[in-house]
Amino acid sequence: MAVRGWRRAQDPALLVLTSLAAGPMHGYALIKDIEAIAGVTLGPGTLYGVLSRLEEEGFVESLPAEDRRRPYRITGVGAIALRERLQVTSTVAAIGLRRLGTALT
Amino acid sequence: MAVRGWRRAQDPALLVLTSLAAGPMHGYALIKDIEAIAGVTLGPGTLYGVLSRLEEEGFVESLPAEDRRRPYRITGVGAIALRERLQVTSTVAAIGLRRLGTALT
DNA sequence: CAATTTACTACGTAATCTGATATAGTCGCC
DNA sequence: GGCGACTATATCAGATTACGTAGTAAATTG
Repeated sequence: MAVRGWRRAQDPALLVLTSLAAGPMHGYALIKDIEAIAGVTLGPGTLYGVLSRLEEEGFVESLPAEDRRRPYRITGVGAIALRERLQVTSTVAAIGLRRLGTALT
Repeated sequence: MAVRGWRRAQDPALLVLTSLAAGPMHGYALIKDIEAIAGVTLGPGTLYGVLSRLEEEGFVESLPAEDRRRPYRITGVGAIALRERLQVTSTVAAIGLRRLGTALT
């Protein structure tokens, strides 16, 4: 499922938000979930960089740390932005696959 | 259709390749096509940067310029990479929209 | 108690994105 | 015939982002 040939993984911010759409999660759980849904493994540098940027933008908020885990939750604004983005993304993917002449896969 | 709240347009390389999946196109036509399918307008800096990187990687090739237009075509390798990426992308989008509790839109 | 897994922080670098700027041809139009 | 708008490409600097590595430390497993 891994994506080869691309120098960089696709848009980690989108993956993180998509992951958080399932419910609050801490960093390590995000990494595992993203591995499962997208087949890419984000390093800690990528992940926590993305998380703090998303927090600045108000798309996610961090919850009080329980133990040594720092869970994050998607905000209302984040959910709206995510939905918009995913709809565009999904449209683009559908157009691209049609253009490539792909039967339903 | 424009995506608000995101600092950057999503993955211009993916948009360019998706666009070229419709057939050879020159830069300006790409900008217009991407506007139509994704609602984002790539500036010339973004576009030509992406094109030269994609050419380096062998995902697109430039065709002999007719008049002052320089058309680009997606290569076989590029098409394979694009399909792989779009499949992952489309899976992620489907999962995300389901998690957000979206009825078919 | 040693090794592994979990969990995060901090830092540096390389790649990428974006806007600004430049050049130039074409088209309509007043 | 000069003007602005649109077509079309190109390049550069600056800021942002992605990603790896190294480090720390607690919990779990054997």
